[in-house]
Amino acid sequence: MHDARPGGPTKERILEAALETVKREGFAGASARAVARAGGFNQALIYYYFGSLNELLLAALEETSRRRLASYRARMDEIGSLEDLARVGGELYAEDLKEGHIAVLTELLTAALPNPEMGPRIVASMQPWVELAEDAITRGMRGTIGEGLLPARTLAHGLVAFYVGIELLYHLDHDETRADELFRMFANLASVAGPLLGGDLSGFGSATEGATE
Amino acid sequence: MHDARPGGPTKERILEAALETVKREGFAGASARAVARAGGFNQALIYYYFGSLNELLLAALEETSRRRLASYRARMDEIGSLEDLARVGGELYAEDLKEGHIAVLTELLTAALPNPEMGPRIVASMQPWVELAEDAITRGMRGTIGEGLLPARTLAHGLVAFYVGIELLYHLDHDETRADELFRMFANLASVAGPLLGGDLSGFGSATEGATE
Amino acid sequence: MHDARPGGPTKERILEAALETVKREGFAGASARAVARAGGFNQALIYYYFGSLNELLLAALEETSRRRLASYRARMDEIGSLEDLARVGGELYAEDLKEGHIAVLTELLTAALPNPEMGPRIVASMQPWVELAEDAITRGMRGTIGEGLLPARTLAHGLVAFYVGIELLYHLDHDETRADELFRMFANLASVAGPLLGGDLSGFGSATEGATE
Amino acid sequence: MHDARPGGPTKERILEAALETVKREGFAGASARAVARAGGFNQALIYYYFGSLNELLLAALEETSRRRLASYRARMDEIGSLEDLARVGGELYAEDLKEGHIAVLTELLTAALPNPEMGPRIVASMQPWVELAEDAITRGMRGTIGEGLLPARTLAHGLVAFYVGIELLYHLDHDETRADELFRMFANLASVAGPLLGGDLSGFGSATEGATE
DNA sequence: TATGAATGAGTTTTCATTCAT
DNA sequence: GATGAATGAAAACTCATTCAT
Repeated sequence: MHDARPGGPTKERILEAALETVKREGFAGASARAVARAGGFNQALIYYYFGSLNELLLAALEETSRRRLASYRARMDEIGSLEDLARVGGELYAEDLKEGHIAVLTELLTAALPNPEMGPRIVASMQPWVELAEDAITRGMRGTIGEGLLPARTLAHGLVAFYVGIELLYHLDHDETRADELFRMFANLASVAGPLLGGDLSGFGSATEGATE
Repeated sequence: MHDARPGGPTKERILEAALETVKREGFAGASARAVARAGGFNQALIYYYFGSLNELLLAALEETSRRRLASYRARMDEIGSLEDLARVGGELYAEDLKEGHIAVLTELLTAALPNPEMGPRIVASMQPWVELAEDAITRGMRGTIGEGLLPARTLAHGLVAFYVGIELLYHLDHDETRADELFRMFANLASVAGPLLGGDLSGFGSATEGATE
Repeated sequence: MHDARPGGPTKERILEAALETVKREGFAGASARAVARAGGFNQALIYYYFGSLNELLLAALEETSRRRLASYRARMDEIGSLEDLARVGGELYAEDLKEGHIAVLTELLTAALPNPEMGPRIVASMQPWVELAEDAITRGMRGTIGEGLLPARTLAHGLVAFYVGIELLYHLDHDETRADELFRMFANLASVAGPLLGGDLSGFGSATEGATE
Repeated sequence: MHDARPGGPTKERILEAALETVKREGFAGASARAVARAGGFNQALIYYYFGSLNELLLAALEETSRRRLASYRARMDEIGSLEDLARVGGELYAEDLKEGHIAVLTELLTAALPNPEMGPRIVASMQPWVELAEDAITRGMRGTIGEGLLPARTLAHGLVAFYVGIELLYHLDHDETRADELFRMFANLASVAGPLLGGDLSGFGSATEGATE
């Protein structure tokens, strides 16, 4: 079987199959055999192209991350207030969920816990997300009293953690209503707090002393 | 091994060994053999007492959960304001981290993702945590404008998710400073927002319409 | 299959099967699968009893070595002259050959060359052979001028090396006649030189100066 | 890789890489991939030029053998006595060792044991060595009583076997001192026995009756 | 000539689990 | 209650080899 099958050059087919398998079976189920079966190719090809299964899985994470980042960045310009932040955040979350991107992320993330060599690699691949979140938060806080007072980078870490956490928890029983509730609550909160925080609250002082040192 | 070793009856020794092993080697490393080695007993005992390895691991999760809940409950009465909530939350997180309870929780949680039968069991074992968080939030919001307006249960879900998320993320590279920063930021935020929110803000309307339906 | 099959307790059956397989297929052919097939047991038993395939193969070497040493020691008393030494040496070699002991030894020996952790272990298992050879040589030289002049330990090393070498070479084409010729030549040489060397040759001086320093 | 790299036409580069790899990694490590990596060419070239990996390895043995034979033959004229024989033998051994020729020989030799089709080929490639040894022995014994009485061909077989044996054994623990000791002992022995054996010992009779029939 | 891609069969090892005692 | 023995299935990975270009 030396001809390219539908789906493009082999390396991409392998990546695709890995993504598929992680989504469907989880990291633990993404054995070389399972990935090869999903993609209809020989196990050994994984090693030919990626050297090891871990390397393939990492590449798959980077690939899915890359794709999603594009969608996210495309919507950054919409964010001009806390309400926008909450709304766009919720919509992107819903989109991620449907397409399984967060599932892959979470799977790889959790798989990396006991694996000392994967950990740093995965953290590195999360970096763009933290930066994006920081950008989004900065935009959302622009003109509010939070601007300059709350450290956007720290909030970004918290936001990413929160995303990962809800994904992890609320997929265990396949009940998305709670994540929904959370995002709607934030939206409502933002619609209330946003205008309020726009006013002059200079008496506040910094809410971050100690957090940024 | 016919005599009871120090540490009590066998079933507890097995539980203890399982906990130890998950903490040290992670879920993936918690094979029947590894647990048996850690506890100095025969592999087959696991099946005699727990039926399967999964069942033992689940029982271990419940056990560690039970123990931690006690510590948490003991500190509920301290919470009377948002500041208290932030402070106590941070302290308990630090404690959990040190003793490895969160590690076990996260390990089991993540391991459950691909395992369709473990998922609901684990979610169920998280229920007491959500309730505790709800209690804590209710206490923390008492007397603020959030009381009655923000749904404590939904916030509790968010809080638990957030806990799990930061544990997951910031242990990957063994860098706890970011979790630290987050908790300190919240503490500062609470010390600023708390008093402010105590005032009369009845014009707000409900921030949760839509979230509770 | 929990009952003991004919052939005794399992550990010995595994050892026996390993020996058999190395003899028949060589070290490279002695895969876990092949050994298990030869013995009619499950591959995993090898790991249950020996931890690793290498460990089993090493144990097999020690076992065959142990057995042969017994036969060799039993014949040491026959050696009282160089003729005896040559004769007994040749006879034992023939016996070894027939029973495949040398084959196993050589196989393991050669397999150890590229394997840095097996090397020293195998060398250690050869030690008794060197000692035995030294004993034999000492006996054979007793009363000749070689006694005290030629270092028995060095000669023993040479003798063992020689044994291994002829085994290695003359089994490649399954032609034993040359080994035969060699042993007969030594026997004849000894029958001629033995009596001669028994006489007074004190004018010789030491043949070993430089070799023993 | 379309251009010829330094080192000549491809076939020789492959041979060189094979030699290198066997020296460094042993026969078991000399996979097609390893050889190709060592030489910086494509695996498939091995099959293009040599048909199979075995065939390449055999060719490599013949090549190294050919090169060494030249060095050996160049020193044959030095041998006029038993002392010369011992001395030159020791020197050439040391040289072989340093350049890794014996390592390759031994590796291939041992690898051939279980391989029924390689065996005879390797034995054949050893033939020139036996002949050379025979020549050396004949020269060394010239004028001694051994001449005509001891079968040079049989001794040559023994000598080659001995060479191989010491290489095999004393490289396992990377201790060359024992091989050294042996060669020095022979040198000393020859310096003593040589002159003695030069005298008239016609009363000896043949030491080889039985060995040559 | 030379290559990148591809494959099927193989490797060692570990797993959860069962069972007779 | 408890144990040592045993097993089938699966894991990750490597191999020699082939083939279209």
